[in-house]
Amino acid sequence: MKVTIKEIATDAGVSVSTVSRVISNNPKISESTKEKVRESIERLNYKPNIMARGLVKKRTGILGVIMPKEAITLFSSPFFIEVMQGISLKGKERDYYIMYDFCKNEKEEYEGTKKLVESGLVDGICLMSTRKGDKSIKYLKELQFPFVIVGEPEEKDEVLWVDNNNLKATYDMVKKVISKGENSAVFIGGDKNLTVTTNRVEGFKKACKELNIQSVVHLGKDFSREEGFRLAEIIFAKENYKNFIVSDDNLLKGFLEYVEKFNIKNINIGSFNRTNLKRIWKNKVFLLDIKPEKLGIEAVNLLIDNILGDSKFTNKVIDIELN
Amino acid sequence: MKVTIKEIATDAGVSVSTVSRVISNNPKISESTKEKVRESIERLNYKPNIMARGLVKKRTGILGVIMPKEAITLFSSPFFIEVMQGISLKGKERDYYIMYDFCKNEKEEYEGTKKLVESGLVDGICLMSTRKGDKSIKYLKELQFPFVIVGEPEEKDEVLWVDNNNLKATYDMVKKVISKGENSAVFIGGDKNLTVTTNRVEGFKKACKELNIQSVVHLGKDFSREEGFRLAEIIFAKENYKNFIVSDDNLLKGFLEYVEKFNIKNINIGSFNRTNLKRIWKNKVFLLDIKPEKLGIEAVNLLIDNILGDSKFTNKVIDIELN
DNA sequence: ATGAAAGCGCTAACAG
DNA sequence: CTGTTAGCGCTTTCAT
Repeated sequence: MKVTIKEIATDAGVSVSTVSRVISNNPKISESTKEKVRESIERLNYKPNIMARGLVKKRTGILGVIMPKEAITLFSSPFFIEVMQGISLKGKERDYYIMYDFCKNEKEEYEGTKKLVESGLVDGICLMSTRKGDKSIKYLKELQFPFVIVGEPEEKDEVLWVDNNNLKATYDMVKKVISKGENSAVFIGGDKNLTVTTNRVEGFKKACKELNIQSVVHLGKDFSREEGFRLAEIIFAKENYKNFIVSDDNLLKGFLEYVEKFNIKNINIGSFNRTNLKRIWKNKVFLLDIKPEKLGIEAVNLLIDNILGDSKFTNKVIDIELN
Repeated sequence: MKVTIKEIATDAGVSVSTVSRVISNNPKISESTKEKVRESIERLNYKPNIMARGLVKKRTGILGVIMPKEAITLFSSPFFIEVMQGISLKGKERDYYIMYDFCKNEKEEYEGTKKLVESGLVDGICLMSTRKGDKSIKYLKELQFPFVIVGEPEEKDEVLWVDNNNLKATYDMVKKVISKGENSAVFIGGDKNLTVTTNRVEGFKKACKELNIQSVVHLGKDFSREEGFRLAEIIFAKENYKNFIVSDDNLLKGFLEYVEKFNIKNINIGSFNRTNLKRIWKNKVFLLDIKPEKLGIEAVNLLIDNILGDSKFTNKVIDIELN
């Protein structure tokens, strides 16, 4: 059977509370007993029972992550996988376990959130999506239960959230990629209902305005390769534009497919990117890594700080650096 | 504060043990009291504390999933995301929570496994990878701790595992796609060290032999689009082959890229596939959906059955149906 | 059919 | 500095 704190106490010749104190590294315990106890712990391979600890501390050391199904299919999934990796990495580092709940729809998200909270299983929740009038957010807010959102929420007060500075990044990218003296630039984006799209378009327009060039925006219905190709068809049917900002990986791939197919030359492209297109396209496209893993890392940091009471509502807008 | 079993007891005018019995639907409790207690539970929105329950029952209702980082990058990630969705789906259905541990390397996998087991946090473990001389498997076996592997393990005795019947599926595919009278067929696959590759090659060769055609095998170093394209270059440089079996999504994409670029006509292609290529290619390629979600579902079923003691070591080889 | 009480493994006062 | 004790919320004998 599994070794318990009691056996360690007996083995080390001390009381259970002393063992407990050694585990939490209580400074009041003498180095000599600490030594003794640690030796026993090591030798008997003792691991504290999380359940028992959680029961008394009212803290489990577990974080819950709500994954919306749409989010998985909406973007190309590497984004979410990478955010998850960031979450996992930082979770481990700060000694938290991560529990994921994949949800099929908004209702499941809400119910999953409630269930996780009410079962007392998690200390905090990470929401991977935001919606208009999000019920989960409302619920968590009312309960004052610690949570963080990956992405920019509609209502920003009293919520913890992490997102890239999409507006600034797009703005900077335009300035970098598109030289003065051009007369127009085209933005190719995905779903118009997403904050990420809105923000990038805004940054795009702002920069175009300052450069005094015409801004053309084309938004597809999703972020797929097919949409990228389709939008390219539409765009080039109109005019031989020369400057492009592409909002996502797969859109770019589709766009480039068109460009290559019809052998279009002398164009400038800036794109938000994660996958390794560099090898083939490095000389033609300015690629900006949006580092989804960092989003996960920061989300977890914010959340744990909040749980531990170390922080108030300091959100994190991550500046993507142009390289 | 959260409502406890005690408050339900008081509210319903019974003892805590009665409430507990109602929750576990103990047949000895009269319908009338059950009714009464359930009403209280409902009204006060009572949810049992998982930690407290876990402590006494020595069972947490949590499953741990070990995700190898390589696995995430090796294949195109949709595969794993979909397996995860299957795991989540079935987990929910059978009332289990899922805890994921993303690992950077074999060492982390082993340590993650140990930690999960030793903390008493999970009732069972799902391994998403197998390696030669896998330490995690050895550890879990020795402890007789319930676990399941997604994929075909090296050592098959006393382990629970789930995998597609890759040999049979490839065999069937050859028979379906390649008509008699041809003189050769090419298999395009990824990493040769993976069981999935070995099995598919075997099925391929077997079918070719029966059809009395020459079998040509080309394996890339990974399953990427780039490799698909590169292999196509190599293959077509040799000879104008006409029959192809492609082992994965991205390989196929790269292969088709080449085929389209050089306008190659009149070839037969069969491929294992998940993404929606159908729209563009449905008339040219025979696509076989390998349904990763099902793998996840079956893995969880096997694992939970094992935890509950309902099963011995009945592995599950899933037949992919040709449609 | 139901209640009383013990106890799962741990932490946190309280005492000394 | 360390031990004693109560109790976290629940399930499970053991009574009745």
